[in-house]
Amino acid sequence: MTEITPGFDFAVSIDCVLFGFDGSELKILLIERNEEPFKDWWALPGNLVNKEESVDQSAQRILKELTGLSDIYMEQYYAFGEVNRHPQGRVISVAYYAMLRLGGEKPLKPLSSYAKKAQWINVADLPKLAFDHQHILNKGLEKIKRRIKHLPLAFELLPEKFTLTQVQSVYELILGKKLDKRNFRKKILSFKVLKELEEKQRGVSFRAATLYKFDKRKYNKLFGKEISF
Amino acid sequence: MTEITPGFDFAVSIDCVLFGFDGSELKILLIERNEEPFKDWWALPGNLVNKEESVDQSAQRILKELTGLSDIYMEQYYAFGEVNRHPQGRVISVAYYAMLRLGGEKPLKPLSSYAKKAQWINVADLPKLAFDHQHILNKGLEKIKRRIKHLPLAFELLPEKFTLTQVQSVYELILGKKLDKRNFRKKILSFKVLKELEEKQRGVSFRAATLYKFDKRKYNKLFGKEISF
DNA sequence: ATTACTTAGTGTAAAAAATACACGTTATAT
DNA sequence: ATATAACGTGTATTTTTTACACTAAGTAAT
Repeated sequence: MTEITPGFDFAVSIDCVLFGFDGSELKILLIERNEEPFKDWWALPGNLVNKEESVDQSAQRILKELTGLSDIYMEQYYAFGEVNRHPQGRVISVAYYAMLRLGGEKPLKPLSSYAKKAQWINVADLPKLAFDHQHILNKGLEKIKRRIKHLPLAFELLPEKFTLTQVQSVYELILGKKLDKRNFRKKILSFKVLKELEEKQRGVSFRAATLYKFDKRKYNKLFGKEISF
Repeated sequence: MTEITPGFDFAVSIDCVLFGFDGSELKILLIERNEEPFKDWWALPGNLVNKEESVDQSAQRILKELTGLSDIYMEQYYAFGEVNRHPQGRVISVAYYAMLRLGGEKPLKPLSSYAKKAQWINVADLPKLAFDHQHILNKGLEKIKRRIKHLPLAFELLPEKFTLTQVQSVYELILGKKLDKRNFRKKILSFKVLKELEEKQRGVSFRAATLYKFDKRKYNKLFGKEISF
């Protein structure tokens, strides 16, 4: 057994997989890199962890610097540690995901010159990505496919007030299959975590649907009980 | 925005949470440390990743060095990255778990002087652990509680041939609750991934139970279908 | 105002799965 | 022979899942 004494010569990076929903398409937040390596390539928002911050804190900072977004709760899902995943040295990347409602309000403005721009890009229509980011993204998609069956991720993608058809669209997009409308409604209402509002949808051609809100209070009370799609 | 250029000054470590089942108790594999910091403390088998190995490879190597165990498939489940989790510098730890059948065959012999010894210790009766290892272990337990509902982890804990009562014990131990015998059997047999053998249990006082094998072939065919406890 | 269009919203019957529940059987040990 | 302790089994009830199609309501165009 050869004993190589390992030193403190690794870098640790964060990569953020942000899913967004604009009412019809599932999107991912990408940046266009302004630095080598992979200058001018599209990439997940990501950068190196600083020594005086935890990886969770780092994820928040990096997301903000590269996209301008702050206070986004992200969940860690995997650490990528292949030897040659970064051309400039040994970098372990810790990946996070989050779900985000889109709708213009949140500005996308990189604060760091590290990114030329940040942009929501349709998952179904992705460019070639830097590093192993396609792989990181694929693994993120797998994770949320599993987790959306048990966790209320869908409501993080939706605006505060939403219609049941919108909820169904999110599930269909993420799971990649069509669901029966009546059965879907029966099931999602059976969890009793949606509050029906007096209000109706506005600004649509054709019949307006009833709006609902996600009731976090009631959801938290469910804890322990499994919900399942 | 202060730009600190981060250097390659992190270390990355692996910690292994190995669950073992001896027929009645759920155990964890711990080592007694022979090095500072936390010399003489109990700890999860863990050490630093070398620069020329992936984190997955590293997990295999480290497990072998500290416990003598090789060819154990481990699954990564979380990266721990608090700033002060290691007293001697900035160390990010990537945690892995595995499930293991116990039964004396596998020798526990640290090959490295880093560990004085390795030992299976009852989960219900743990000593104080080094670093944040208690936290890492707790998170590992949570993970397997969730995953055993959908993945055939139980059979990794059991000998090749096992009785249905043993399978039930494993589920009860990990889930932390009693299950109904007839319903459990009905359900687990309904997945059709257990092969009933001609053979019966031997060396027990009282009536011997029929032995079963896990049929990996059939299990792999199930893929896509969710199995669920 | 009529019409055409599009999405909203609803119920039921059948099948499948989950649950609750108790006793005769069988191998061993004395 | 008997006592022991775990083995192995079935049914009725409830709950959940699935499959399936039409009317209602609002908008837009003529």
